[in-house]
Amino acid sequence: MTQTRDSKREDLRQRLIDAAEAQIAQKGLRGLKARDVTATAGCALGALYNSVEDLDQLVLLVNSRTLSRLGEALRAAVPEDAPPAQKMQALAQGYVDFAVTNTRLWSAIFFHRLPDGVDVPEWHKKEHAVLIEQLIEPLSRMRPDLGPDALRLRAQTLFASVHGVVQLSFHGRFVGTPPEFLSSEVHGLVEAMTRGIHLAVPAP
Amino acid sequence: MTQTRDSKREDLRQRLIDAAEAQIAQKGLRGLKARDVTATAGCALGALYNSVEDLDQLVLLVNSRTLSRLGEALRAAVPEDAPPAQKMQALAQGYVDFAVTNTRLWSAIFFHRLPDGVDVPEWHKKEHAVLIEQLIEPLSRMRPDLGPDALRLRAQTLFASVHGVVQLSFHGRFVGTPPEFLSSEVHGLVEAMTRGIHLAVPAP
DNA sequence: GCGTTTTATTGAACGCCGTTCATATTATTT
DNA sequence: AAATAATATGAACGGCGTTCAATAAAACGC
Repeated sequence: MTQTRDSKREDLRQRLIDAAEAQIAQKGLRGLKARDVTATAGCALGALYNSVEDLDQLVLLVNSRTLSRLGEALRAAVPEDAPPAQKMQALAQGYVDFAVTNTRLWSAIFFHRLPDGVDVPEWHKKEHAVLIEQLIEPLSRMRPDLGPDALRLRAQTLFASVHGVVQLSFHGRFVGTPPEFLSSEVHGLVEAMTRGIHLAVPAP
Repeated sequence: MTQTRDSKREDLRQRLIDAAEAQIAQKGLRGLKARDVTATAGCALGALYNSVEDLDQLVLLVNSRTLSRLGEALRAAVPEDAPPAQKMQALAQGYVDFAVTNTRLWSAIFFHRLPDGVDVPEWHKKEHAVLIEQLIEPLSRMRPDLGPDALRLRAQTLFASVHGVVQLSFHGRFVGTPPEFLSSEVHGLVEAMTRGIHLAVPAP
């Protein structure tokens, strides 16, 4: 039975990710401790390092899962057969909603930093594509003139601007949209961006 | 001579901030260590806690200084007697430039988190006003209809969107404007926002 | 099945870190 | 100059991430 070992290993790995996720959701990134995680996962302290390279990688795995859930949420948020501008608004609103209801896990995606010099593995970088994937289609309908690269660039900028507003609303200090205005400000931003996007010409 | 003691105290405090600033600028927030800081500041480990509450407050003091420098940079960036749209672009570009040339210190402002539950002291929150101060005047000329509150809200959103693009360009993973497009994308964003800003109506 | 080898688990131990504290040193006041 | 107040010191503490020698379990060859 060569199944037992592999499945047990995967089992523990999942329990560790579960535990880390719960810890982050409850106490934030700074509250993630190896001893707490292994305790709630039901294994010895050292076992963590058999399943996972280190705590940083465990955070990456949690973020991976969060991104996947965020991807689902965004796919669910965009209405089929709607005009592109409406899809854009729905996506932005979906993003806001996800951030509001999963604040700490959402924060972990953007606040976690690896030690200086170490960089994010490619497999995890790619997972961030969900942030703009749904944006491409409506954007391409608004800007049929743009090639795939330019399209991606615009989608990134559009996302980043919305993200910035949400981020500073949650974590800004003094400068940040008050929560009660977040939705409407993001709406206005997307409106301006999708209106402007027909006209804006990048400077050289 | 009641001067000696007070001035020495302030001296050490400054040396500690200097050392912490250098450390952050060189190795990032994660590389800030009490022992390194006190060593390069030329004092004993424990002395840090006579001058400063803890390492977190030291980071706040460094960020305070960085914000002050950023404020200067932004004030210097905006041309007098220029049309508001041009001032906006100059401010955005000034922000990009500051972030490019002071990446780690700039990051520290936005990436540092206090332990869960502790919140940022009011004196430091207020210092973040420099981020939008220069925005108010040109914006008010573009939107003379807006009251001070609405004006501030728009300025915040405008800043936040630009900030988001810069932030993800530096620290985004896969989703983020490539550095060579950062300036032009920010330009386009501000163009769209200042154009749209004449028209955008917040949703209820 | 049984001995052998490979793999996983364990928790004590290591080294680093932020922070504290008794002690020694220096400055100020009387 | 003595007394007092403030500061500086670095050893020590507790907590942390990570490692490792020892132990247990599983997989494999027979």
